Amino acid sequence: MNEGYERKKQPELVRRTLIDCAARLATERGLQAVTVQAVADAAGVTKGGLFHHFPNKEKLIDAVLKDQIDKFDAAIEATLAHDGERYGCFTRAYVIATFSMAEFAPALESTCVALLTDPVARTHWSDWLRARLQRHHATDAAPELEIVRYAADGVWLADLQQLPADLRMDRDQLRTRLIGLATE
Amino acid sequence: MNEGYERKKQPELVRRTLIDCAARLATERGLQAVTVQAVADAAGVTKGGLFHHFPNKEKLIDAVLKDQIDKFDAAIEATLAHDGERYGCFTRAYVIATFSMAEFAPALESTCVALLTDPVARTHWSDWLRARLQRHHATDAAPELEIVRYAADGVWLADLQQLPADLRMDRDQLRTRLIGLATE
DNA sequence: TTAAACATACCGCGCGGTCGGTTTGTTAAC
DNA sequence: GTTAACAAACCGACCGCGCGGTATGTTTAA
Repeated sequence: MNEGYERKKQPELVRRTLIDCAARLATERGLQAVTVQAVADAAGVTKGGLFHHFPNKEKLIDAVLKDQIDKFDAAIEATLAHDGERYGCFTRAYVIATFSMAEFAPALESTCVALLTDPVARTHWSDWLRARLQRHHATDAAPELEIVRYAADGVWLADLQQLPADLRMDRDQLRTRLIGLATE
Repeated sequence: MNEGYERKKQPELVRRTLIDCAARLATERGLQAVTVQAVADAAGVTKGGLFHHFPNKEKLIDAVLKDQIDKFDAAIEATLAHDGERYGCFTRAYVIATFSMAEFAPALESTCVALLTDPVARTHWSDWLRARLQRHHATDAAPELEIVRYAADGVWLADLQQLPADLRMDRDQLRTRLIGLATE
């Protein structure tokens, strides 16, 4: 009847659950713990069920990585939309996105790095990185801004080490300083 | 005759070769390519021979990681020894070590991150990171210096992505700027 | 009735690891 | 100097397990 066919049950929801569970596993127990069986178990599905949604494991990993990238991109765009100033707007958005990702999705944060060891995933990752750098160059070309972006990446890297807070700079102060370095 | 017994052949050399080959494999083909068989083949030894030097794979990975950490520490100490100024000396050494590692051992550089996904290796890594941070706090406590260190980490992360140079800042200029930020 | 959305059972392969044997080098008795 | 004795260094064949993936059966919604 309807041209756009309606799905029965909720396959999209199961798909989402599988992606989230895979990301969670990669973060909490390392990439080696991300087996098809483990992901299926965590999602409350059998292995056969998982392979109904993803043709193979590689496609699942791809989906996880794409999901992470999309979230980060969305965070950047959301900030960019509310930034009136031109100079350093992308860098500021990048810094803010990095910090907000750490706050609102700490468990998912390190998934990307965990996936970096996978050659296939690494290709996709590089493609996205390249696109991001090109965009960064188009708007924020100043060397000072590039350094700020490097610092944000460093913070991101430090976050997923889960180091004790007393050994690190105050978080709000750190963010404020970085944003300040990307302003004016 | 001699109290300290002399070794026959050169087992230490084989051990070194195994570690280097494992690091090379992890860098060039990802951690998943670091199988006992592959490492043994690359080192010109059989699998049985490898297990004569390392009780299990975990100990081999541990040795690789320790080797990388030692190299980086040595680079830091070497620079520290020739730095007369007090303020920011550790940060400057950290920056220089990061850049020199990328230049002189580019193939080995990303090994550590590849190993970060391994839970066991990650523990050792965290221990070293903690010690490094404590030392950093003891000498270079200023927030400006901590940000420079974050930036160096970001550069390190960007290096192992092997992004095209035209999308990145000039390397010498970048290093000079970072060192400048850690001076005075 | 039909097809999507699963479950169940199974397979082949490659991995880490083991074990018995062989070579190589050192020591010491004679 | 010769040689027996011993241990380190290493090889090669093998094993069990867990993985990704498949083939087929079963349920559920339209």
